[in-house]
Amino acid sequence: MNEKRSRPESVDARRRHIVETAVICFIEQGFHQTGIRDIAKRAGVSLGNIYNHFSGKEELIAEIAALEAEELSELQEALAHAKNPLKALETFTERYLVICSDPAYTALSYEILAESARNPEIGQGFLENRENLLKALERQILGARNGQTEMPEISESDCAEFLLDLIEGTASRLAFMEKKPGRKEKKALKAALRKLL
Amino acid sequence: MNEKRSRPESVDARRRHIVETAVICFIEQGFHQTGIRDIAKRAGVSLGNIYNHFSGKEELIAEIAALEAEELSELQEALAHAKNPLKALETFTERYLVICSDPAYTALSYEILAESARNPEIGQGFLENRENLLKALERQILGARNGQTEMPEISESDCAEFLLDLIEGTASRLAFMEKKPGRKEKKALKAALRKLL
DNA sequence: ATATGAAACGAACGATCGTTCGTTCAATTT
DNA sequence: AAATTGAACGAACGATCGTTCGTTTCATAT
Repeated sequence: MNEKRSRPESVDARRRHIVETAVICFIEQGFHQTGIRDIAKRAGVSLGNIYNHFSGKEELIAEIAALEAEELSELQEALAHAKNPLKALETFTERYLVICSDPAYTALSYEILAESARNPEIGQGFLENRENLLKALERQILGARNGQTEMPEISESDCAEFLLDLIEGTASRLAFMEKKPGRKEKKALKAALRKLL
Repeated sequence: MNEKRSRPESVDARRRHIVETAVICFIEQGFHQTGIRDIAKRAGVSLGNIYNHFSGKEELIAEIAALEAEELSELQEALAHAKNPLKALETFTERYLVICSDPAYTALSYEILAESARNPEIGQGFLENRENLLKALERQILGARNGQTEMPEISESDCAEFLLDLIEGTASRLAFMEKKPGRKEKKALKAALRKLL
């Protein structure tokens, strides 16, 4: 069966398959070094058919950016509705570290960020989500500092940015060495978090 | 004078001029989106002449990477020979922040890092210099902790990486908003440094 | 003055790029 | 059974890519 022209179970499935293949290509070769032909060949799809599903190369990276944004949005939701501030910050740290240290995530983030520097509409949702994430972090940091008497040296917003910097930096190093986050990294990050509070 | 074909004062000067123009182009459009013709046109140089000075596009980015590495190397030298550890760490923080928050530096670092992920020999010197920088930081952190009695929660190497993460993260945000580092950013970073020690 | 070679030039090459488009064909509707 | 639909196809387009190369120009050495 399916000798020459196989039809997918659904159009959505094929669409998804193309996007997933594009992700692999973009990770391996980068956005601008990946040709539509590369994606088509690897996906087992004709060149022209890609254009039946996507308006062009831009829409592919935009779709991927949207998927990443969605993943972050879930994390932000969980953080916003947490009760215990310190606990919430710690579990966020662990979860965000795991997500970021996926080499695919790191590589794609670089590509998307680099692209959004010159093509703002692609990075917009990405940055919007990040702002929301920061807002949620600030609220929990404020909560965690509730017991403190003295004036904090680092503002809540700086503290939130710093936390993301540390997690993302750690994740980049792990991704670069192709290692998964272990107890050691999580412990160091949580120690740093407590010190920054 | 110099109606049609101007000769530079020296070959080195022209070489440098081409590299500097390439830097501008790579920052504005990215490495892979910049054509040799773009560089030639902007530098006021013929297309073919670029190849009289450089073996090709790769040599251009390699030369730029080497220049960046040199800048970091100077910083590391100063850090390694400092006497007062805490003071040394603080002035390093300020200087490194200034260097990193140059939009040119940020953009190029992304380009070089992205390129080195797929072309190891380009990023090698870059990473080597970073290792040396980390080693120098660790030594000064150890020195700064000399008076402490209790066991530190964060190892010297983690602390060094974290410091770089914070500076680079702050610098990226500044570069993105096209702002220069002010007293506020330096103060926040130095506060974070003290807390991490 | 003449010869030499480095520096500058730009047309041209083959390859590849993103995209278009006319066609084929399998599934669905009539 | 016939007509309709739209997914799949791949040749072809114009543009641009990195690079090559034969030629011109000009400072310097002879």
